[in-house]
Amino acid sequence: MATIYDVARRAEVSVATVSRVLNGGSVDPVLAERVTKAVAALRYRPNLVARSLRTQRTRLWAVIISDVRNPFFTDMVRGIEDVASAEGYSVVLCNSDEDEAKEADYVDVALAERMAGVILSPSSYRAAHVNSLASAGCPVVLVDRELDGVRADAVLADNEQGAHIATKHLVEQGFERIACVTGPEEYSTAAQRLSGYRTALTEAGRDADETLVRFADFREPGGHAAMQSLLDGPKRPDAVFVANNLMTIGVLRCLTERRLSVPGDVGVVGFDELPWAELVRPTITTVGQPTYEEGRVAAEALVRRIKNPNAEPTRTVLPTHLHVRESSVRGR
Amino acid sequence: MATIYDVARRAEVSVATVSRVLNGGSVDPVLAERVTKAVAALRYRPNLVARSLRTQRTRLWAVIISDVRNPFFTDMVRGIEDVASAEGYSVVLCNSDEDEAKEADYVDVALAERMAGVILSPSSYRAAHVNSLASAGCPVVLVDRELDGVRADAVLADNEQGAHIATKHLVEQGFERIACVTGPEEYSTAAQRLSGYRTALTEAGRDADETLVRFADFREPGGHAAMQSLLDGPKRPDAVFVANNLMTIGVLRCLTERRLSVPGDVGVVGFDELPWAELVRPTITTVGQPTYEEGRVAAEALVRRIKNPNAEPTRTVLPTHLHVRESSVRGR
DNA sequence: TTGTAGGCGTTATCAG
DNA sequence: CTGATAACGCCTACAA
Repeated sequence: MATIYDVARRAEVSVATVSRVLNGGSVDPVLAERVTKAVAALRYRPNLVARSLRTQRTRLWAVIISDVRNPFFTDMVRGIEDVASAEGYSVVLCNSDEDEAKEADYVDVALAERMAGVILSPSSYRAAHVNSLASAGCPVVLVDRELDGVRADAVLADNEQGAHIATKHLVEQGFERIACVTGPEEYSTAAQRLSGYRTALTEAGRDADETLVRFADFREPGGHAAMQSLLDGPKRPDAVFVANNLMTIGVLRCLTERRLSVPGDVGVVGFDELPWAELVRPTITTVGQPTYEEGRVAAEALVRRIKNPNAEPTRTVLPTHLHVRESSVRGR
Repeated sequence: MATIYDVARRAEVSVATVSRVLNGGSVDPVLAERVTKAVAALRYRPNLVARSLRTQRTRLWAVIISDVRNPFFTDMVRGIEDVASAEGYSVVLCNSDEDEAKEADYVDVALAERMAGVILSPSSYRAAHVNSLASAGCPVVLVDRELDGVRADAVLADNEQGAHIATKHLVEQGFERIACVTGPEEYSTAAQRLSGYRTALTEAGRDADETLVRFADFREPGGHAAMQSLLDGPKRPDAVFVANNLMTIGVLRCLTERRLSVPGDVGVVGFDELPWAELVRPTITTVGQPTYEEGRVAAEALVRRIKNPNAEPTRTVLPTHLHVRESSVRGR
């Protein structure tokens, strides 16, 4: 592969001049022309590795998400990519697969490769990885989930409000025993969504009944198991609020297996949109969050953080919306 | 951030010794111990940028896929990641979004960052990008789609056979006017699947009727439009073979809108599994390909290619399987 | 086994 | 405006 020296030789100028035409310094048009020709002729591409070493910075962002197969995250990535490319960064997508060890590996790579910044949806409720990024001076933005005791920018959906409107809607539809399947207690999203559910029940003058709450893992099999446990429990629910999309799928699969009708036997409201929702029968009522927007806002926060490492961390909360569909509407 | 010199100073050894304990040269246990301690104390991480510049190679693979939101590709990525991490590589996932320009950008980044290799599912039927990788000496493996006139390793599903069994199945179910919605004519997958469809019809003693064939774009809206066009065409199909998962969704949406029943009015077989297939009613008959396996095999091919750049290119074809479900079965 | 020093390809400083 | 040259952090002959 051609180096800057090859170009310089061919254009009969110094490497400094080549570098200037490449990076926009002021140079005589005649020489510039010669350089441009030589670059084309040699198919020269600046070695970004060398450039990064010299300039002590890269144009790469690591986006570490907890599940590439969850459309929620991939939609978000689109928002990130659009901002990144507008700002001249390339996005490196890393899939931690809800696995703390994989997340740690990717954080290490981001640090070792001296990436310009990291957008992280934590697969761990512990602050260790974020702290190692922060202490190395690597700009980080948290997205989707926030972590206790971490001073970092965060972009989140209004989980509490979303869960609140979802549960209130089920109350208004006349459901009596409304259950909740949420995620691991330690995750902010799980806790906030549970909290919104409880508040809505309290406001409706009902006692929150802990036998109707299950903590699962935000994944499909977990949702399935939680629903089974609810159906086999002491108090059989007639409706359920499920705190994310994948678990909603598991819940629906369980109900199908048991030949329970939705919403006749059990009403369902899920958090997050379902992919290809229009093909699922019955259609599912969901709390939608602005996923693309979350990605965009997170990326913009990262841009600001890179420009100004010492600014006060920001916390952006985006609104959610209830999409009422068939799965939660009685008597039609 | 600490450098190797800081570690050397603290451990009271030379940088060469530090480098040796880091990379496994032979060094006195006492010194090694001191180095290890210093590394920990300083939270030293080797600068991969510097290392790459010096060694002229990186431990990064670029995986450029044409659609992050298509579960087919994300499943494949899992297979790639597993092999990569076992071999000590990190995977950089790049989403070209079926956009030739984005693909070109990512190819440029991979080249400029001097990545160790690229796995590419082309978003272009032209060989330009693969050729620029090849001529720069960057190992490439094609996956899912192959390109005319390109000498590179390729890992593919047996598209022709898959389309053949799908169409034969529809014939056997007694469908009379079997249509085909395939992808852009220039893509090998689209052409091969169309070919399998035609062969099956010929074998059944039927004339291939070109008014029953549509070339769409492998995306959902394209499938929807193609189905509309078929329904409004001169010869209304009573069954359709759809050449990928996203277009199948579009086809189903169209049929739902027109209030046509599946399989009563129109039988459907799709290529690729549908995500969360069990929630879709009716359940959809599909030709499944071993997606995880495809990723694994492609990654192994890349490993071999890196070790032996001059070997003869390989072409691996993996079998497909027909999963018969409700959408194609008449009279039950 | 250990240390010294050169160079990977760039950019940036400093004279000219 | 241009060119020579010194870093950036690391690895690896080569010499000790």
